[in-house]
Amino acid sequence: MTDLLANRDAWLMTNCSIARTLDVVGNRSTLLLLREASLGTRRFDDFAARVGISEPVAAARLKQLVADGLLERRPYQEPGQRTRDEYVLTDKGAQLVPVLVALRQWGDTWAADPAGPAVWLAHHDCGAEVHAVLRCAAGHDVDPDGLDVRPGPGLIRTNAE
Amino acid sequence: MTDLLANRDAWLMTNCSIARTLDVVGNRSTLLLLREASLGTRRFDDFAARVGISEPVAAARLKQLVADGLLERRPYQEPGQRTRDEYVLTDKGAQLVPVLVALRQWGDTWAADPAGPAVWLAHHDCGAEVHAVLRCAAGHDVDPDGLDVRPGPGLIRTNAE
DNA sequence: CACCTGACTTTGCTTTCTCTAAGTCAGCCG
DNA sequence: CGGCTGACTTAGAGAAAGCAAAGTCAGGTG
Repeated sequence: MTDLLANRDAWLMTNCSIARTLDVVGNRSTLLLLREASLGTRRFDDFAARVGISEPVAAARLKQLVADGLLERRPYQEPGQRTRDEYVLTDKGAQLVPVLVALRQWGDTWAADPAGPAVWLAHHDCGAEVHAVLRCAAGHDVDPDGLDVRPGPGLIRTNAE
Repeated sequence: MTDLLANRDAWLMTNCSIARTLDVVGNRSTLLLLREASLGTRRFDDFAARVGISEPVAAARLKQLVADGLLERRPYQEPGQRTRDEYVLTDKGAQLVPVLVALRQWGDTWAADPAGPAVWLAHHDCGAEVHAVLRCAAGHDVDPDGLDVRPGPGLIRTNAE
C-alpha cells in the first residue's frame, strides 16, 4: 500500500464498502450462520446447534439474513415428513464465500489446533485445495503489500485542500 | 458444496478455523482498524478518527491487536517532533488483507453508494484492479458453489456412528 | 383427535460494546 | 520551566447482544 496516504485526512470514509459490508455481516454469529449455510445446513435447529448459539439469537439472525437477501426461506418437504421451511444461500449470500474462505485460511495458518484444521476445502472438479488469493484484472497474483488505493467515484472529499 | 453433509451432525466444529479467526477479528471496530492499518494509518488519533470510534475503544482494540500479533507498536520520530509510537501491520496482520479485499468487493457489488465505491484497489505494479478470487492448487478458478468440504486432521468426531 | 416434533417466540437477566466527558503524562517550544 | 500537543486512561452510563428456561403453534402420526 503506497501513495495517496498523505491525502487520507482529506477523505471521509462514509462510503466505505468494508464498513457497509460489516453493517450486514459484521458480527460473529451472522458469519458463522453463513458458514453453516455454505456447508449445506438448512434447518433452523441445525443452524443453532452447529453454530453454538441460542435459538432466540438464531431466529433473529436468520430473519435478518433473509431480510437482507443473503438467505432465502422456502418450503420443502422430505418424504414422509410435513412441509417445512429451509434456509438456503442466495447468489448475494454465496458471493460472501470468498470472505469465509479467507477467514478460514487465516485461521488455518495462525490459529489452528496443533493437530491441524478440522476441515479443508477441495475443488469439486479436481480435488485440489482451494484458497482465496488476490489477483488483478491483468491476471497477476498480488501480494497484500502490492496494493494501491485509488479514489473512486463515490469518494466524498472534505472541503480541505 | 456437496457430499459429506449427511455426516455433519456427527462432527463437532470446535476446531473451526473461521470461528477461531473471528475470535481475534470478529467485531466491526477491529476489522475497520485493520482496514486503516492496511491503508497506511499509523497514529492513534488517526485510527480513532478515521474508523469513527471513540478513543477508549480505539485504545482497547489496538492494544488487543498488538497482543494478538496483528499490529506491531514501535517508536518513530518525525523530524522536529518528539518520539512517538506507531502501529504497523505485522506479517500475521497483513495476511488478513484478503479478508478485507473480499469484504470490500462484496460491499462494492451489493451495498455501494449509487455514485459508486469510495475507493478501489489497484495492483501497484500494473495498475489493474485487484480482486479476491478462489483458486485451487491445480490453478483452476473456483466458483463459490464448486467447493467440497473434506475432513481434516483436526476434526473431532462424536462417538455417534 | 390427542400427542409429538420442529420451529420458533417470549421473558428476564447478564455481559459486552461503545459513547461522552474529563483526567493524566511526557516531551519539545519558546 | 510553563504551556501545548499527542497519546492515552478513567469514570459513568446507555444500547446491543447473548443466554437459559418456558411457552406457542401447526402439521403429521397413531
